Amino acid sequence: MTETRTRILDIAERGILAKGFEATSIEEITAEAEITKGGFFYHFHDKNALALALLDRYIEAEDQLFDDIFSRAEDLSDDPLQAMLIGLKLLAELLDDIPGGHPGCLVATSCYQSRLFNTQVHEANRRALLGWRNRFETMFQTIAETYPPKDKVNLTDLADMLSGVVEGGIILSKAVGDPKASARQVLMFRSYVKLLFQR
Amino acid sequence: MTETRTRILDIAERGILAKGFEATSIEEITAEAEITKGGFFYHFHDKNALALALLDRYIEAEDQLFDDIFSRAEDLSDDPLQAMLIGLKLLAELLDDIPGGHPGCLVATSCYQSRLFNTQVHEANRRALLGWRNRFETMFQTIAETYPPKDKVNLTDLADMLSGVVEGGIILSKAVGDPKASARQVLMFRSYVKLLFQR
DNA sequence: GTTTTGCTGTACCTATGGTATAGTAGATGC
DNA sequence: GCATCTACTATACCATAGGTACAGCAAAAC
Repeated sequence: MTETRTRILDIAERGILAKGFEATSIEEITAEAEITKGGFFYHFHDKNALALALLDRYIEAEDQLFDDIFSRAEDLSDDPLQAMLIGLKLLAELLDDIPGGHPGCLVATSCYQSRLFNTQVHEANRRALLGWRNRFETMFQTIAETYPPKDKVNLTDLADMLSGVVEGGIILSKAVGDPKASARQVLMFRSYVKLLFQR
Repeated sequence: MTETRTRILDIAERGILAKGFEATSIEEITAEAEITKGGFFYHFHDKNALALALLDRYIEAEDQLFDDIFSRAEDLSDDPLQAMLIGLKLLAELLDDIPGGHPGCLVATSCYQSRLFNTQVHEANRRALLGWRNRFETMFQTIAETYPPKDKVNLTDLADMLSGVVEGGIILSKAVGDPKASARQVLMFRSYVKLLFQR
């Protein structure tokens, strides 16, 4: 990982989150990074490789964030349901605090430009969502052992719903121009979890 | 509305839903429509105008669909909560029946390629989501009059959640490769509505 | 019978992704 | 102290895509 490579990734990420993948040209990136085209293609053999590197970095950061939030939540309460509710609140606060709203999820972006990306990018994307599914499903299973759910629901779908609500919230906030919408949607999900498990 | 114009829209829609906006070239469209480039630009002054026409058409169809589903639901039950629950089930069934899953939502696509589209496209997008918010919020207000909600929630956010869950579900289904995910997410939302309002 | 509509056909400009290749300053290895 | 490797620069070039410009033409509308 050289300094130049990291700089390219940073500039590309900013551009892509603001304008989309296609709208962010390589020449634009090289200009801002003050390197030549040759320099860019030295680090990334094509634009797909850039997307892949960016996605990997993004997923890692997001995983770290979930680790931090939910380990903190488990510190604050021994009860699995309470820990989940605290974690969701922390997540909502975090989304709320990002100035200008959540920058948008690279995972979703890559979904919506499907044929543009190669199989590797889609695979990375898939792994990320399955990882999150797994993480939350385990937590909900633990909760369900102590708190029998009030409605017959599939816990995998419930786990997926959190990812979905965040993604959907981002789309909402972008479309309606309300940066805080994403955080409020997470709180709606929290309300559902509360009603579903709380006695 | 000429026959050629409609044919362009149909071909473009199919391409965009399958591959994304940028990945669908004008030349590809004109080739399939068996017209020349001049013919294309006679109908749409640029690619943005194509996006706008497509979005308008899409929103109108989606509105019609919601009208059909929920008026049918209201036929089946006089109770506002029951009608909502029936409507959500019908919506889920509809999403489930689309062969190969939901084709993806043009509204979301246009969100994620933001700077690429002009203000008109974003405005159309915004109006659509606000229209759906309004529609569902009114329904939830009527429900709340008879069934006091079990948790203190903002009904606007609840209305937005349905749009969000559909959008998020589409992303999920595309990313994980599970066409039915979108329908199951709508059923999760239905479960929330049930727990929130049912006595 | 003239005008408008809905195109065709040709030619051309620009931006962008991508390829190729020669060269080079500085760090690293032996 | 020489060679090799790393991390680039510089130049030149190709194909594709969006877009412009404009002349022409057949059929429908007035």
